[in-house]
Amino acid sequence: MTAEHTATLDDVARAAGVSRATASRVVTGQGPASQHSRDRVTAAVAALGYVPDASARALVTRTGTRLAIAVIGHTAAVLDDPYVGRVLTSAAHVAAEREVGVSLHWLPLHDPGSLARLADGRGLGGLVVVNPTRPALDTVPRSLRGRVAAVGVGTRHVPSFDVDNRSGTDGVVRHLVRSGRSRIAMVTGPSWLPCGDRAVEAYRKVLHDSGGEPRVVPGDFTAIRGAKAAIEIMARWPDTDAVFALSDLTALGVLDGLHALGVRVPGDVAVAGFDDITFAGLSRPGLTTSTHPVEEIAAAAARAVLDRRDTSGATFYPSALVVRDSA
Amino acid sequence: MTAEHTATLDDVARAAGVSRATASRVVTGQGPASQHSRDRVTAAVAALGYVPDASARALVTRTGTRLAIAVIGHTAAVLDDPYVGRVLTSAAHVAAEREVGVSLHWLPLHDPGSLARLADGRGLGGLVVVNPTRPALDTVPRSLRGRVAAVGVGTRHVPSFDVDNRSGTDGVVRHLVRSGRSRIAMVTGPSWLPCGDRAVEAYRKVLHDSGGEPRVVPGDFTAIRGAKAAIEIMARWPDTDAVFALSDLTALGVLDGLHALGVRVPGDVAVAGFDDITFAGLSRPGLTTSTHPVEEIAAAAARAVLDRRDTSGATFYPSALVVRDSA
DNA sequence: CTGTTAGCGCGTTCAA
DNA sequence: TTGAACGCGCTAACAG
Repeated sequence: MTAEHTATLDDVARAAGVSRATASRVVTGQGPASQHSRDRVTAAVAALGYVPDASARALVTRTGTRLAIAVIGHTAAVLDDPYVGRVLTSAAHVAAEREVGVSLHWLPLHDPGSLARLADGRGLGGLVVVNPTRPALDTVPRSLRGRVAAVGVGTRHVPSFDVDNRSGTDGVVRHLVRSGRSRIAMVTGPSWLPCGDRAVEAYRKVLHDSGGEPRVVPGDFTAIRGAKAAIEIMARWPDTDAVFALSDLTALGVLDGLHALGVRVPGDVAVAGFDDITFAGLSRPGLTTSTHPVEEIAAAAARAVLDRRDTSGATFYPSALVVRDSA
Repeated sequence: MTAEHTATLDDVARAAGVSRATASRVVTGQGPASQHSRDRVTAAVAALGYVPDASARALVTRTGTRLAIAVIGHTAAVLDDPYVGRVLTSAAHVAAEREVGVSLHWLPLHDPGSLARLADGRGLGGLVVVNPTRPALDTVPRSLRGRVAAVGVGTRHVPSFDVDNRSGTDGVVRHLVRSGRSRIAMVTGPSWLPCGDRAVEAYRKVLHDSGGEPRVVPGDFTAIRGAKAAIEIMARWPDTDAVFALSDLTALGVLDGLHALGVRVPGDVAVAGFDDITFAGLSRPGLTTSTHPVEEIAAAAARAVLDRRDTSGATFYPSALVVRDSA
């Protein structure tokens, strides 16, 4: 009770009347232990408020004390995306509860070795890959199995935590159709990013069902690209009456591009985004978009890795339409 | 050269022909060492690409392997501020180079014990306090001396890394005056935040010099507050022709509030912000603001803590006017 | 100025 | 099922 000095495993063992080895087995959950000692140890842990020392544990298990967040992209600029900021913030929060830290890394898209190098580095407790490609995930070494999660697509060995792009897109595009739009263009994400595929499919399906023609333009999640895409779209299909961008940042760029063209929003063209970033509510007109529990997704991925949960397979999180002024 | 397994201090010592203790002294920079062995060890470090194992070091120095970023504020919502995201991102990057992670913490403004509790926790390699108050900084235990830095005001024991609010404000307000505005209102930061004081002083000085009357309204760095502040300002001083907000988010809120009032920007009222967040260039009209090297500041603070540099005193970073459409 | 010795807190053999 | 002993990589104390 006289906490004073943070309790060590020795203290727990002594209080429980067992050896340190036994206490260790109970605490880690690895190895055998009788029900009796199990009870005594857990009681002692609770009484002393014991928390394993992450450094000591890492030293012996060669397992590291930090959670790496790796973002795949063309340039290091991907790290500046507000989406990454939200993921990082949330993961850092989860990590803090377990006395571990997070670090942030950029993985060049065309450098297949970078993930393996990162994974080989010491001090790595776990790895969360943001916007991965499947080939990239296949390069994570076996030694990291069970300590990797993806925010985006996963593989058989890497559990995935992602937003339900399909139903999210469906909701937005249907909203556009409902409000009388029929010539709807879409600005996608980067072509190499597999998790955008389901969104494009959903978009095509809604358009097909409502008798519209797909008008797809590639994007890269940046605002600059959105402005350019808007100009391309209006040049190629001048009768376009709505633009859906798979990223709010891009949608804001579309707003900019249309404004430069003298096109009124939503009067002439409706614009919708995807993500519901903070600024979506602050633009003029306010951006209609779909909101995602990004923080929740990131937290789940971080927990899966940190707690070594066997969460294989994919977990999808719902995306909900947010109607503002732009569509 | 056969790197294969990451180099250990033993490897370095062997390669340099000295004992491990000597190698340790050179690497850490603590304790005496002859020039000769110093050279040989540094050469060996470079040749082997040696990076100290953070866990092992932390275990013996009882110093932890993570860098905590603590943000002081009224509610946990301060963690969502994009400014915090930028600080965290940059710090995480610096930390990654040293194989340590960062964690993110909210320090309730009116809970004086929270900083001490955080600092007492194990596993803490260093602490960067964002937007601190001096009384709060005085609660960091002595044991952390030399491993704490502030992004904002500092104290005698805590080095400070901050933007030069004074000259930044001076630049923005002078720009407003130059462009013909004279009835300039200011929305400040939270009243408890000392680093805003210099900005208010600078604002008052410019107004005094140019024969204007100060019109100061308290803010809290949020957009919502900005919208309300705009309405308050126009009600109290209807002839106001410019508003300067000490935060871009707030300035964007001001834009919103003025728009709701039917006031044209910059026609009737000019609006300027502070920070130059990503969205400053995406709002309509584009926000005139002052840009800060937030990433650089955060990186310097993180490095000071991680490298145990004796950077006492305050380091100020320049703030530069960015003229867009709103002023 | 240098090398030797002794742990830091923990997981993991190996015998019992 | 348990406990004793060992070592992870490193810094700190002490002798030389």
